[in-house]
Amino acid sequence: MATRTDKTLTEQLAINIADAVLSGEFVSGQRLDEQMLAQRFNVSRTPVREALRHVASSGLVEIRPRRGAAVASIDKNDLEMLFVAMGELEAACARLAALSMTPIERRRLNALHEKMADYVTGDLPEAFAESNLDFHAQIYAGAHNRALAEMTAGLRRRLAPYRRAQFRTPGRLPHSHAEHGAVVAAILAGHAAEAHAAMLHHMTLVESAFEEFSSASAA
Amino acid sequence: MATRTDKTLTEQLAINIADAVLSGEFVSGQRLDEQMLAQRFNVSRTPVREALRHVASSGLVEIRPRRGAAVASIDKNDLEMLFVAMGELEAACARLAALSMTPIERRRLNALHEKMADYVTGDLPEAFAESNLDFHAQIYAGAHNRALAEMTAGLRRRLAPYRRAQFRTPGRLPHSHAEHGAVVAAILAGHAAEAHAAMLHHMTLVESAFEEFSSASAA
DNA sequence: TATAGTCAGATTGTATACAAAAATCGTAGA
DNA sequence: TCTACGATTTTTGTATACAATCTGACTATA
Repeated sequence: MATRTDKTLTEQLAINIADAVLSGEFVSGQRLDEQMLAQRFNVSRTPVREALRHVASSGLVEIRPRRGAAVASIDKNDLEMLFVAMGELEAACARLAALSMTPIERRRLNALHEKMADYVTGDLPEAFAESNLDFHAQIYAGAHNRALAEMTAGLRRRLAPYRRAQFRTPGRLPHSHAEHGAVVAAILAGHAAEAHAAMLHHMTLVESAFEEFSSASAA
Repeated sequence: MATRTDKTLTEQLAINIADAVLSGEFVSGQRLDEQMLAQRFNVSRTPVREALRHVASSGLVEIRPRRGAAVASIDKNDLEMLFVAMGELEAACARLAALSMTPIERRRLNALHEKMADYVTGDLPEAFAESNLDFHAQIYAGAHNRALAEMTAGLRRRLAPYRRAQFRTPGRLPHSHAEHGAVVAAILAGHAAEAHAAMLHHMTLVESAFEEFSSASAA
């Protein structure tokens, strides 16, 4: 979804609504009244409706005909399903990246990976988390497949709220970095199957790390 | 996309427009004037706009702000990209199917595969093509991951027009069936990595079969 | 008391009207 | 003849009005 400079209210609204959902301001299951949203953003119902449908296409909200929109209520099964799907997509990106990355892209990925080693030794989870986004984004881009990259990035954005505390788990930082190392090594060597397996392994561990954590937050 | 019985004009329109694009009635690059569509379907512009945005979310049409909608023009690079992405998604589904299919699902898949053998010996490409849809659909379902299954099925639908003549290529039928056999064997045995590799192999061959064919149809 | 039916209020779906931007066409000038 | 500018026309974006459906409460009846 090439988010260019759209000045249209619909696009702005879609972003605002998605943000409100992702930030937790609109909680899971909450009904999204069109009039309420229109009033809140000082626009008419028309762009609100279009924005809601746009956000719905990413799965963040659900629209039932003649019954209105609501923030998609994700139960534990759905969440696990999405994590699994994301693991597969990330692994596919890593596989393609191993096949398609240019030498420059490979070098940049390796450089980022080495920089992140410092964040591990310095125990800087925030910096690591930020660079982690870059790390995965570089792999999406390196797959040289816009369709796949967009799907993967979209899923990651959608799951972001459930991963906030990911690197807070004690000892997770060095583990993550080691798993990244395996992915990087396979990609640099151009070993597609290994890159796939390594990324899948990494994402599976991320998922289980989440699950240990998720007894706190209900859906 | 749970297509329930929506009587809303928007939903009907979205289906009609998508069909018109997929059937080739609306050709690649053609502008889709809102008024024109509204007149054609005897509705107002409002449901047309919503339907267009819905169809756009599947990639069939492109909407540029303040410049209207047009049938997505897919060049050769885009098409190859989509085929690659679909291969990866199919492979992911096969991988998960190997891990998650129930005994009943495995038996049904095997039964279908054996039935398709008859279509090969009988040289019935139409019957094979029809069952081929089932074959892949069963694998999507067997992955037990709705998110992934929907993405894959969506991509397949979108690429369907470019695969029409797939099984017309002489000698393609037995090849396809043999590749299917490798996939089925891996899934039945629960060998995830093999299922992944076999499906990837299959889809890559499908893609190249298409490429041999595609010198005729321009984008 | 529980249940079914009906009616009022609220909310979504669709149509139309108006505003703003873009595309088109013609004309003037070099 | 070609280019550049400007007005007209067309098309999209947004607001509002109206129609259809759903929700929920109240009442009547078993």
